[in-house]
Amino acid sequence: MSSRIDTKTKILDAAEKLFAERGFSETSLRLITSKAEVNLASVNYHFGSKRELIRAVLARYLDLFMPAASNAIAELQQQHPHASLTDIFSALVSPLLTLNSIRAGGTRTFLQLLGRGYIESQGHLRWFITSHYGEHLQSFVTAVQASVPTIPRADIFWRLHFTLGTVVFTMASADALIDIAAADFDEKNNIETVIRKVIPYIASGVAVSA
Amino acid sequence: MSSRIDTKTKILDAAEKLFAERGFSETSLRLITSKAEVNLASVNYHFGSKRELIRAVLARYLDLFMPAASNAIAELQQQHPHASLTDIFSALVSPLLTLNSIRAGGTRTFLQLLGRGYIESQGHLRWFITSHYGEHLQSFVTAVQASVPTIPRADIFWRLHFTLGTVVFTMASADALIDIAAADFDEKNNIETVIRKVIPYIASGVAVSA
DNA sequence: AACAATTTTAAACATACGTTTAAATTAATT
DNA sequence: AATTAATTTAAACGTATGTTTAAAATTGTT
Repeated sequence: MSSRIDTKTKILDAAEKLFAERGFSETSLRLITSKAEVNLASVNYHFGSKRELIRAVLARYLDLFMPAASNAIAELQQQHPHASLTDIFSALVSPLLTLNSIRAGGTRTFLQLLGRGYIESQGHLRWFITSHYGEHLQSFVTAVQASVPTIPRADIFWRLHFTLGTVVFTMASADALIDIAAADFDEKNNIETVIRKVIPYIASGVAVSA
Repeated sequence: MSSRIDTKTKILDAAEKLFAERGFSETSLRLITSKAEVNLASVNYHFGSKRELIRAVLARYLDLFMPAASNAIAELQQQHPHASLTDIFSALVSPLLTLNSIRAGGTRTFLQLLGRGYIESQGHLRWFITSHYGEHLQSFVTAVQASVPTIPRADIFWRLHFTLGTVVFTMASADALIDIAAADFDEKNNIETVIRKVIPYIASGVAVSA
């Protein structure tokens, strides 16, 4: 029993790292199982197929992040009924950084996986995310709408996807960007400081009246 | 002689469409050559390898777009020395839409290719782009810096990368987003209307003082 | 027209992939 | 301890991939 969990977890741990670094289709099951030090066939035994493994990798993070994010938004709305966009985005920082304490580099891995999930695989992961976590997403969208009531909902839809792109793309290249900023501008950054830089950018973009 | 050009062009035309739609690694040479109605081996004969075909597809657009973009920025600075950020970003719209007159759907194809180029293939294409078109990119950065002189250069560095993420991610998933916006908000969008939506968002984000 | 260079073609090559199988091993149950 | 169920394993399967080959066809040159 515990060995089953061990094998499953070893596969998930190796897979999420490789998927985030290289993408889903560029990562073979043989590479995953060799890094995980398990047998090739155990992926199909435990997960059924590669596609289901991809979903399981994403679900493990989403199951942690989505409820935490929803709770953070709900608490914010209780204590601060007219929260600003910056408040709302900032409320997501703690749930995001919590992922770092679960697994080293968890925040960045999660955001990279999210980005690849939205772009690769012709949208069927997009469907998986929106259909399985639609309520959490909707509560977030509703909070955003309430904080900028004058902005049409279609505009909010577009701008939140712009925001997703900003965050996801930035996190995918965070290491390189942090190095460049250190060399060129003498800045010492980490994932959290980068997230703090993103927030005013996206809050301004979503709220712009034009 | 003309048949060589024909075959090369037929390959490039079929490849760019499929690469933009499905991504590089998800598009096989057999699919490309069957759509192009040429022999499978002609890709390796004319381009050497799949990787070089990918670069050729990107280069064909970048060689058109980058000089046009540089010229547009230079003209803007001549005629309007204190151009706003929105002016600068808007100046890129015409060079982008010109790609549509070269090939049907050229603008969308180019931006999707750019997005996939930055996200897929572990940064090889990122290096190719910045090393081959670095001067054009730098003239753009300089123009942005001149238009928001109070913003520290380090902040501009970060925010332009946020902007790159916004554009690249949005364009990579543009088709899906346009479909959703049509279904949920009864909006009829194309690549130009999406570009027009992005500009205020990124201009506001780059200029924000916080 | 004859020859040479270029291009196209069909076939094969070597490799990598996800998946399946059936036996071996381990764990759980009685 | 014996039996059953769950898991791991090595091997093979079938398919798809990018690439190469060598002959055929086409085009350019003299």
